[in-house]
Amino acid sequence: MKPNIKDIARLAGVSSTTVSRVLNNRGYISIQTREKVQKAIKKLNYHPNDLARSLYHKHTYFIGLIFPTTANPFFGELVSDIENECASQGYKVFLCNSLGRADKEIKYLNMLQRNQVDGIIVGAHNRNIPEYRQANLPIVAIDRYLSNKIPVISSDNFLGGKLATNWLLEQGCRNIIHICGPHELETPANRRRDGYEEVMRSAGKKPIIYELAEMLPDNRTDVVRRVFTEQPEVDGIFASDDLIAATVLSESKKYRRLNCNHIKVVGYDGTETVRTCLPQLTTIEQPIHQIAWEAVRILLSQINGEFQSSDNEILLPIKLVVGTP
Amino acid sequence: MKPNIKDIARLAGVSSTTVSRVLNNRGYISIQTREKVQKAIKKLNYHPNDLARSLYHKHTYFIGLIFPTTANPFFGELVSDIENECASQGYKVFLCNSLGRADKEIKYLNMLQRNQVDGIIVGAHNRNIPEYRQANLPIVAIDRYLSNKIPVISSDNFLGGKLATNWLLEQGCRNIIHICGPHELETPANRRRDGYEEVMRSAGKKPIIYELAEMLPDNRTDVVRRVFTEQPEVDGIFASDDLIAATVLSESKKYRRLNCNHIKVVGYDGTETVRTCLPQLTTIEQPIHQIAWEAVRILLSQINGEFQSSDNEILLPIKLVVGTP
DNA sequence: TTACATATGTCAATCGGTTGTCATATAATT
DNA sequence: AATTATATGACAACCGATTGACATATGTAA
Repeated sequence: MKPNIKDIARLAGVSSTTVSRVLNNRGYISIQTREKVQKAIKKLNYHPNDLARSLYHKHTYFIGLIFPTTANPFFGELVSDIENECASQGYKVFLCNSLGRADKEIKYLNMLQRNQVDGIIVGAHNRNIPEYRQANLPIVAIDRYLSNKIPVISSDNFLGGKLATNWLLEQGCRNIIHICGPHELETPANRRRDGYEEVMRSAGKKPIIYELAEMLPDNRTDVVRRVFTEQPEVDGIFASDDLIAATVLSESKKYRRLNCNHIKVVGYDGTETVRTCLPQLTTIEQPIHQIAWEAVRILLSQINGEFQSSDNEILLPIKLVVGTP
Repeated sequence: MKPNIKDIARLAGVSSTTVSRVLNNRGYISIQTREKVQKAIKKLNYHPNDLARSLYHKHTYFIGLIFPTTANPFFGELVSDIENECASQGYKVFLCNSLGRADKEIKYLNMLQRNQVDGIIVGAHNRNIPEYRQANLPIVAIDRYLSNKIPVISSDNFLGGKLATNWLLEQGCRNIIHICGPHELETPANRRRDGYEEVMRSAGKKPIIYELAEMLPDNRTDVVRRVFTEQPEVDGIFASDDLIAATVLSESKKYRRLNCNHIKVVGYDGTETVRTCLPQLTTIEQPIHQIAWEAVRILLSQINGEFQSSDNEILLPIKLVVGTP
């Protein structure tokens, strides 16, 4: 059986109050007693039960992370950065992969509340989920509006869309198409599309948009192929994430064999992984470290009751990274 | 303040024992009472405190995941799959990114024990850490020997190394070099290198191995460049993971401008992400879903006291995936 | 009428710590 | 000698639930 504080007290020949005092550095403790206790702790390989502690203190140092999936390199990097930042501040994270399913998301939210998390960081992409508003809990959203009380961290999606489209124009593209992920209401990421539309209209061109039904690999290929067959004149594509852009590149290679068109592509996210695999891809780089850092900072400020309403909406800068030739 | 079971009892006009009976479906409860209680739960947005429950039952349904980082697509996909499988069995996961640092790993192990996890899945890559043996806890390791009592899940690294090297030989490569990650003791992943060495020796060739000092992007580029300058005759590279392989590809593109060598490359892992970005890369595909599934299955069998010693070492099949032309 | 199933309540112990209050004892200071 | 700082223990309440034992109602079936 796992030892408890009484076992330690017995072995060290002291009271459990004294053990608690050693563990928490409170009150007077002689060096001899401290050492006796620490020796007993080592000997029995004792680990104080943090659940009991948390129960008493009503503070768990748990944080819930709800994201679509760490299998996507953008979320994989973001979650890794968030977890690091949390760990360095003494918080532990529950990972929840919602897989784009609203029902999973609601179940996770419920689970996190039952487990008394101190706060939640949400980057999942589902339709409006009212449960977030009722959850009377510190929450931070990444690239998503949950309610007007829940702070949002975004990077400058609108500017990103504009920069991407402008770059394609500068490269001499005449027929630029935008391919984006499944459309959701009130997602700041939709502003990428707005940026694209604005630049297109300013240039006197008609925006053409293709939308994925779901965020699946097969789906990406299907849509990209449809673009190539339905839009034979296309010479520029702005993809709303790098994996779609990668699919465009590989499909266009096959296509190019039949057709000598050159197609310029711009992606979105600029993760380390995709930059390593496809350095030739031009992309809009999101400041992942900064997003993670701000999300944790704002969540902890809520948890510690120091939230500034100026932090209710954070817009971080993006950067166009031109691919290596 | 958050409501507790007594608040629900008071509002529903019943005793807290009755509320507990409703929550746990025990004993006799009339439909009317059940409805009164459920209405009170909804009204107060009550979430039973699972920490208190866990404390009493000595069972948390928590599982700790210790991995290098979800920023690496292999671990990102693996962690996502593991989390999914856990969630579908009612378990919640703590995510721990050790970042290849043994000190972090030990701290995480400690933290997980203090938080009474029911078990741990370790995929981190550090030197021998004796703390795992003392931790009197169900543990499963992925591609790593922790102790003879801790079951290991691996894919067939030795065969992978052989298949990769053989393929390069079949492609007509004469000077095949192996680049691998930082070398650790007793890691089954080192068998990839053994497979390479065996095939090379059988072919009467001398194995040449370059090793990364650390798993960092800059490091990869440095080593790859060193290979190109120090081994001008190289025409085949077996990289021990896809990101190294990707770096070889992109560096060789630059190199090819100065030198008309063609270099064939084989990577390792075959993640969805890298397959999407670099479908032309030949690679050894690890069965990520299966690894995740087996890891969870074996961990839960330990937790439920149904562990079969035949599961002490699981070897899963790998597959050579030839890149698209 | 007796027996049993159904329905609910009271009460206390338990899980593993934390913390405040009091008591007590030794040692160091004034 | 009186005061104060140091060191430890005993005890109980508390955090929020679970559970078993026991009491006490009904309602229903034998």
